[in-house]
Amino acid sequence: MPRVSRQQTEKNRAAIEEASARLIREQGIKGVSVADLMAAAGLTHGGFYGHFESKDALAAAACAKAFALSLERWRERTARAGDAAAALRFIVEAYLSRRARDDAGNSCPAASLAVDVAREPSDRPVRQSYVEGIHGLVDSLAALRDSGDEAADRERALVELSLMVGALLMARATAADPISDQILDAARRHLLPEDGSLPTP
Amino acid sequence: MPRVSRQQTEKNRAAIEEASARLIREQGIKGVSVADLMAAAGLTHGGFYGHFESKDALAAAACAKAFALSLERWRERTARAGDAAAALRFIVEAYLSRRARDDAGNSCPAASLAVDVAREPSDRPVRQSYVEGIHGLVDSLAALRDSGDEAADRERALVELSLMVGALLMARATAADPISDQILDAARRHLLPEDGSLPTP
DNA sequence: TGTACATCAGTGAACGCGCGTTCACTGATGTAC
DNA sequence: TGTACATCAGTGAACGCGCGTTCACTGATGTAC
Repeated sequence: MPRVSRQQTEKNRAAIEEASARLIREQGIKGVSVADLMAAAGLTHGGFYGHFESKDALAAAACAKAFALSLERWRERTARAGDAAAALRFIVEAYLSRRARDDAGNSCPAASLAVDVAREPSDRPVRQSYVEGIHGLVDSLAALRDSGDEAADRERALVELSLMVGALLMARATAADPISDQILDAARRHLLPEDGSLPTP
Repeated sequence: MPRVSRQQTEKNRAAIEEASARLIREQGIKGVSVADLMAAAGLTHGGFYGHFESKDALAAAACAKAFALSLERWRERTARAGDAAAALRFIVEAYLSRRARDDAGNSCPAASLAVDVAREPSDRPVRQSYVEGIHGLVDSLAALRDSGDEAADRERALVELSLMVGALLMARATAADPISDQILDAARRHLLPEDGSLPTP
C-alpha cells in the first residue's frame, strides 16, 4: 500500500531510526543489513533511500538517537534522585548492571558503538555523532559534581565514563565466565566506594 | 607452486595467524575476508581450509595469538623495569599512548576485540580465547601488586584493566577531537597519580 | 645413495548467498479549482 | 464542499559485487624400496 500520509511518513522515519539505534548497538553497523533495519521498522527495504541518503547517513542518525535516549535516561534518573550523589549512584548502578550487560541494544552507545565507530574512516558522519554524544555524557557527569573546580570535575567525569565503558564491554565479552560479574562489581565499588557488597540482580 | 615442505607449511600457518591477529584487531572479525587474511600472509584464499576448519576457528586462534603477544610484551616491560611500580608505569603509559590509540592492530586485544567478541554467539570458540586472554592479563596485573591481600590486588587489576580498555576505545572513537587526548591523559593520571603532566607523544 | 611413486599444500575457478543500492511501478494522499 | 489529477511513500524485482566455502587440479615433497 503505497503513498502514506505525511504524518505516517515521519512516524516511519522515526521508527527506522529507533529500530536502527537498537539494532546497531546490538549487532554493529556492519552486523545488520538495510533490509533488517527496515523490517524491524515494519517496512520493506526499497523505501529506505526515500528516508536516508545511504546506510552511513542512517548510522549517524541512529548513533545520535541512541545517545539522545541515553542522555534522556540519565536526566530522568538525576531528576528522580534527591541529590547529585544519589543521581550518580543511580547512573553507575544502572550502567554496570547485569541487565545493561545483557541488553546491548538498550544500553549506552558510548560502549556498544565504540569499536564500530573507531573503525569507520574519519570522514564518516557517524564519527561526528559519536563525538557529540560523548561530549554530552561527559558534560552531564561533570555537572553532577559541581565542586567549583570545573577542570577537576571534567577530568573525573572522563575517568568515570572510561571505567564504566571498559567494564561493561569486558563484562559483555566474558559473559558466562565468573569474571564477568567480578568486573562489573569491581568497577562499581571503585566508583561508589561507600558501597559495601552488592544486590544480586 | 603447490606442495610445500612441512616446515614451510608451519610457517604459513603461523603467518596466517599473525596477519589475522593484526587485521581482526584493526578491522574486526567481520571486517576482513578470508581472502584478505590469506593475502596478508602471502597466500591465496583456496588453501585456507587446509589450515583451519572455518573462519570462526581462525578467529579463535588469532584472538589467542593477539593476547599471547600482548602478555609477552607486558612481561618484557616488567622484566626491563626495576620494580613492580615501574613496570606498572611502563604498561599503563604504553597502553594509553597515542601510538596505541592509532595502531589498533598492534594494541591490546582486550580492547580492540571486546565488542566483536561480545557479539559472537556464546558457543563460538573465539569467546573462550577472549576469556582466557582476559584472565591472563588480569593475573599479570594483579601479580604486580603482590600486597599480600590477593583479593584486593585482583579487584584493583580488574579496575585498572577496565579503565584502560574503556579509555583506549573511547579515545579511538573520538580521535581527531580534542577530547580523545584528554581521555587518555585523564585515565593515565588516575592510574599513576604521582604523574604530573605528560610527555607529548 | 638413487629411483619411482604416493601424498598433499597451495591454486584459482566456481558454488549459493546476502549485501547496498537502483528503479519501474502502484495507488492513496494532497492540492488546484 | 466536491471533483480531477499530480505527487510521491512504499513495494519488490533486479543490479553488480564480495562473501565463506568447496573442489578438481598441479607438481614439489616425502617415502618405500
